[in-house]
Amino acid sequence: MQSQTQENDRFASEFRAIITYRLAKTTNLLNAQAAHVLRKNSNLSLTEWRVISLINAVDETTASEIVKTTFIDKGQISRTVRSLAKKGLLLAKQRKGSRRQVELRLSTDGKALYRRIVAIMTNRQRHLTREFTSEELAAFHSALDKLERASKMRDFDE
Amino acid sequence: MQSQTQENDRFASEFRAIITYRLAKTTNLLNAQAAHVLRKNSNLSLTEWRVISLINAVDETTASEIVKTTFIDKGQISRTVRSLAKKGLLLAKQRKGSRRQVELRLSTDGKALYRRIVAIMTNRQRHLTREFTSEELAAFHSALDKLERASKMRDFDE
DNA sequence: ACAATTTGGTTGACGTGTCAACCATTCTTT
DNA sequence: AAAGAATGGTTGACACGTCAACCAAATTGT
Repeated sequence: MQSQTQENDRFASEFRAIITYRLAKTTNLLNAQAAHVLRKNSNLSLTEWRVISLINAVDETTASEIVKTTFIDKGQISRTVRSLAKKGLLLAKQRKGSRRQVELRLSTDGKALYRRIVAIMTNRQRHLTREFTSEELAAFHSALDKLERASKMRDFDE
Repeated sequence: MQSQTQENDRFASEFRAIITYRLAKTTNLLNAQAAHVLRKNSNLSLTEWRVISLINAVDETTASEIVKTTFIDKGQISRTVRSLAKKGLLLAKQRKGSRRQVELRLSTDGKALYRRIVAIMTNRQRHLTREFTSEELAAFHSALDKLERASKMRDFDE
């Protein structure tokens, strides 16, 4: 137990420097933490939770709008929406004036669940950023912006 | 086309602030980029590539050592090692004095592939960090350190 | 008004990630 | 020396992510 916390020095120096490794690893750790918290407090997967909070934020939206903001695969969104609907957490109904777009809203249960979980997740968010000054946080976001922009390039073999 | 680059403002303000969303999204974009580059230039998956460069870095290692440094699942490492061996890119042989541990090394082909791909990946790395000053880079790494440490906590429901 | 294109969403196939069970071997304890 | 625990690695089942094909509806171009 606790072997997770100690790094292996033979590798560490080589790979700490490579930004994408570091990022991937940190993200994995954070996602695992979030998944664990969700499993313990609900029956939601991480994607389901993200979709729920996304819907909550704008009150009403569509699948394609979620796809555009999160970059989660549209197939995955489609299935997630269905599973949330089956769990009774969201309501999907035809947008009036359209026979394609489907308006997504949280149900009463969905809202209640959201409120319960968001309290926990806000604690977590606070814990995660506890050691950050606001300048550090801003710098971190700006670094992510730069990386996102740089992630659009596809060819490095010239 | 190009719809990827424009964010949806309805959501953006809400979610840019949540550090784990941002991180997950950036990581996904970067992983997709890496996978694309690898597909174009080799027949390696991202995990295979990571294992190859890990082995290259230390010359000789074992599966469990890789697990400890990367936090990739040990089952996945086991399968990745086998697939790399089948492709003739690495050599696995019993470590002498042990009937369990298996020494992993790159084969001649593996080393050649590594050299070819690492050149491309180094270009990429350079491109990704082009807009970073060395202070920004250091700050970014330190932020990831903080987040990793904070990711160990499991309970926020008190 | 029609064809061509785009958009919103679903589905199936398939690859990768994750979890837990498991076996054999090695180390620790007594 | 034996029992118990820890380690190294494999496997199977299953959840999740990703890609591409597809359909129907809506929009655009002529």
